Amino acid sequence: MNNNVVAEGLAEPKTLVESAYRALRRDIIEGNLAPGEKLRVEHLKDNYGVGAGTLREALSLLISDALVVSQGQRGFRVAPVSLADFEDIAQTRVMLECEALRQSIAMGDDAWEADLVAAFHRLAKAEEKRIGSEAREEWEERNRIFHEVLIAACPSRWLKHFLSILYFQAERYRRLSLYLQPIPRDIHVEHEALLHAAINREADKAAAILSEHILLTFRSVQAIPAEQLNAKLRA
Amino acid sequence: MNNNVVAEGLAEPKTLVESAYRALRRDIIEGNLAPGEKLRVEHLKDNYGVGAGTLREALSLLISDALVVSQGQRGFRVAPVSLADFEDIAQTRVMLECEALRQSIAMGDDAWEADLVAAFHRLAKAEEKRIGSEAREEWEERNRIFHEVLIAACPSRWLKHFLSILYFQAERYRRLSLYLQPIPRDIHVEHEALLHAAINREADKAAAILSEHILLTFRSVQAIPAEQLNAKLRA
DNA sequence: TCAATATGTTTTCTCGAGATTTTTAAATAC
DNA sequence: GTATTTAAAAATCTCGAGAAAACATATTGA
Repeated sequence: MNNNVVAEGLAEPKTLVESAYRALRRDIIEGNLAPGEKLRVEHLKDNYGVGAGTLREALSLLISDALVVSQGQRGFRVAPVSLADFEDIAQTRVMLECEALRQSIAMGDDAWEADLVAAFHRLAKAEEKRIGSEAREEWEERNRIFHEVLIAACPSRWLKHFLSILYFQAERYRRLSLYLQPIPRDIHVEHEALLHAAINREADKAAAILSEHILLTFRSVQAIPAEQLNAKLRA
Repeated sequence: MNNNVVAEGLAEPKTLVESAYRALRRDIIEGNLAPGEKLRVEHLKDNYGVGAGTLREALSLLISDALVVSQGQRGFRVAPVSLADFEDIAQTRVMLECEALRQSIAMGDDAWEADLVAAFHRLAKAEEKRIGSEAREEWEERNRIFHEVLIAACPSRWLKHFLSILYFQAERYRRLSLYLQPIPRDIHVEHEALLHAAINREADKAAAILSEHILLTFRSVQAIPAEQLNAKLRA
């Protein structure tokens, strides 16, 4: 159970393995390395500026996150994607994240509320200037942290661990289909409603909003015509 | 999302990395490598008969299962244990495994029922001759498979993936406290009740039994006097 | 034309040695 | 006697080359 992801964002990587791990993870989530693509060690080690053994180790770590799959004696591949898989991710996330949110609302203290308001504010600021890839990265980061702080007061380390895996998985799908969203939605309003329900300790309401919030993301991808989606997935 | 564990039991490892991975996992779960113990690559590579890089890779894979933790530039350690952690594992497992069981009961077909009866029968056979470490290993294997088959008809791959991680974690705690069980229980009866409730499609009843089944294991460990437990954990 | 075999190429897997960093221990200063 | 500094020792991290396996291509036979 490795990463407090909030902290990870700040701490610099101390080994080449970790640098390569992060760079690879970023490239997979952003889609620069396409789903199902073969990851040839001899080729990649030059791109990432590390030795073969180091790169293999980074790839092994990515198996934890289910972003890379390996098959004995046949090397590594980027984890494949499918609509069925994304549906599974969304449903499992709804189940775990709603439960974690309920616990967090039940246990959260004043400091938690303050963190939550702060995280929401930073997210809202990033939402204003949503143009350019740099601003986009900033929004992604702050969105992740907002969701993380929401459940931060949940005492179960395992729930939070599994949720951090699922979050990155979902982010990958979301990015793959980003500029194709056919379902109009105001994410800012959704986040705001979530914030207020949480602060007011309305657990049922908060869970319902969060559930819809997650499922809407899946339906957005589901609504994309198959051909368009496949083209994007292969790019 | 790597392992169909049922299949893994049969398939031979095709690489040295995988051999070392399995040997290490076994030694950690069985307690031959104590919780918190430092895992020195230079020392272990001889024990497991592989090179340093190969062993590092195997250790990286074990991070997926949260059986090993690493800290940049400070090497690998066996994941530490605590009563609080085991409680978290048990509670999270109850939540996920009951849901998976409900789905499995709702979706399971005749073939699933047949697999379940067969798995129970093999487990019962192993329960009879429960003396000797070899028979014990057999029972452990068949117990794991019984639990796996119970939820096999659940369609969520992610739920099953997380549960397989939690199962190994729980097994480790269970073994650490094996010969100290102060709470008397008839595990055979518990399994039998679980089997019948599942076959009869009584989801609520099955979930209740499973929940008790898992929590009893935690309470067994919890009831062990602290000094005795600590001595065992350090061994 | 198709299947099966044989050959050559690519890629993965594996190892041991060298460069950094951490840890341990001793020595010095206060 | 305690704390800081210095030096030696140990361990981690990293790399590139060699062995084994998988893959692609060409050849042979029906």
